[in-house]
Amino acid sequence: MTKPTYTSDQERLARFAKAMGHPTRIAILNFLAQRNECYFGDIHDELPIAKATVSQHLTELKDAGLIQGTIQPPKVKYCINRENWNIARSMFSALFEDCKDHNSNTCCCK
Amino acid sequence: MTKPTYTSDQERLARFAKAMGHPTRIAILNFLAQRNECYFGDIHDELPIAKATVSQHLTELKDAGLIQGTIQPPKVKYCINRENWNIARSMFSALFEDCKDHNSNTCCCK
DNA sequence: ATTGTTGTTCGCAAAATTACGAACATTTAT
DNA sequence: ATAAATGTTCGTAATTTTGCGAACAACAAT
Repeated sequence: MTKPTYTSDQERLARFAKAMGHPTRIAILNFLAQRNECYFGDIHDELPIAKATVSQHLTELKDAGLIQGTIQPPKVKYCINRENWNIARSMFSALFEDCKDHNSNTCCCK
Repeated sequence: MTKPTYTSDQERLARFAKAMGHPTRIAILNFLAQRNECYFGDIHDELPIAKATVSQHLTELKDAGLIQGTIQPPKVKYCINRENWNIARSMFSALFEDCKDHNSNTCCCK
């Protein structure tokens, strides 16, 4: 009776989701998804928290691969990481479609 | 200089994402999204963790609104909460499309 | 050199998350 | 009435997350 483990896809999707699992980070993603200009200061101005905390949230999003940052002295420019953004979109989409697809009449808890 | 706060949409999406932010819970959602039969025991068998912990994860997914459970003595049946599932899908989709849409050439960090 | 601007890093505290075994509750079967 | 099967709840421990101010680093301008 060997217990199953998680697939790398499940780990990866969970990683994306976890990074998105905070209002501040959703707000940051919303902001970056809509803007072309995206310096740290602009982001900070949009948020009700200390800059140290903003920096922390940005680091998490960056570590998860959803955004990227480039230094443009004395500022730092952030943006969506397109490549991973698309991967995340596909993965979320696939999960949600998975349920949509199958027959709703036989689904449990009806 | 009044600092903005978060919109209810941002809070809600973050809530969904947070619930999805763990491999175990992604595995549960994968399982439920594909099956018609979905008793607690079936879910537990799919996972490498203690039943108390499985129960805890299920509670989180339920509290976030992504799944629902009904008692069918002596078993408990779980399934995707269709209504919120669709809401979550739209919200994730909207966020991801938001970036996809706008002109990639002017996006920062290119 | 000194000052100003922009962000990151450090150190810390409070709160939340994750995980487990043991105990408990509920219903079914004997 | 007892015992078996199925999950939840409780209590606890270890870890992670969240948030802040202060200190620091890097560069620009005077």
